[in-house]
Amino acid sequence: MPTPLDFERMLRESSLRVTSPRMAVLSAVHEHPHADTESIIGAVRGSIGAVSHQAVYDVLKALTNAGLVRRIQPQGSVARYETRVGDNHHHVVCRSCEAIADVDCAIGHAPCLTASNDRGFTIEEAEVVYWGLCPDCSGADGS
Amino acid sequence: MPTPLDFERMLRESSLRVTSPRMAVLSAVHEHPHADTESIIGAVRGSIGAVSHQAVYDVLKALTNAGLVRRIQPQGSVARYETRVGDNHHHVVCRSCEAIADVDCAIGHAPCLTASNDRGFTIEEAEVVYWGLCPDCSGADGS
DNA sequence: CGCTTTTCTTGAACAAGTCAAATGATGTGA
DNA sequence: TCACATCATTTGACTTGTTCAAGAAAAGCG
Repeated sequence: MPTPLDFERMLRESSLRVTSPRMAVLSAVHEHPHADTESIIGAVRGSIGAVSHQAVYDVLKALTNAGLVRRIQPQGSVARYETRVGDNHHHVVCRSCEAIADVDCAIGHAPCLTASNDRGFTIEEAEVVYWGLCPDCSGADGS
Repeated sequence: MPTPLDFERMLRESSLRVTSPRMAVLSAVHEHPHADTESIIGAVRGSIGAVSHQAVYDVLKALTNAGLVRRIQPQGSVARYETRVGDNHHHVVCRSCEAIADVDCAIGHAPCLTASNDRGFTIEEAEVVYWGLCPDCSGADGS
């Protein structure tokens, strides 16, 4: 678990000013991987008090641009954020309860897959989303 | 290119009533693969006159549930629809102009990929989105 | 042809996210 | 240490894509 000093260093290294909303957002995304914006707003407000939703949106955008967090958004879901960046991992999403878990990429670097026919496109990255049922829903529903 | 009779048969086989908005939507999605809802509404209005946007949303939902069309929605894009269903193909999206092209799946049936560690999830399908630059943007931008 | 059910229209409502202007805090250089 | 320029945050309205609800219209069936 990174310390506040780690967060501060991460911000400074990205030429971002160190403010309490940013520290709180960074911390919240670390603690709640794959959380949606509303949850993050809630967590941030719980830790440092009143913050406008706009500030959180803005901070998340700034952190995303800086590469400190990654934005993911499976179909039918609102935007979610995670701090695992740099490694090329993927996600498995539960069709029943919307739970999201990380799945490591076998290759490790992007693009981890090569298209059979790239139609002339220059492919930079392959994003993989596995759809299925999480252990809980699988047991309750798939019986 | 399917004929109106084909569309009619497809609707009947799915126990859907045959109406002009449905025929027009099905035809529009066939003619404009990966079109967003607004484009589809425009195409439908061009072919059969005034239709409420609500009807198109409703028809698209009905067709999606029936499995006649597939809804795709890459990050940062609005909902798009295509009629290639049944085969397990993927998409390549241009980061610059949002163009979408089909990419055939090497395996052909879902799930075409196996996760390295499924975290206990029951995986039914792997959805792959390739991100890159289309030939046009690649030439104009990548010089 | 008439009835039942599904579908379309109309109009409003909703949620997520964005824009813009003014206020406030941060870091920097003297 | 202080002042200043710059960047961040607040506030509040707004846009966009999509959905809800109720009544009118059409499709299919006997």
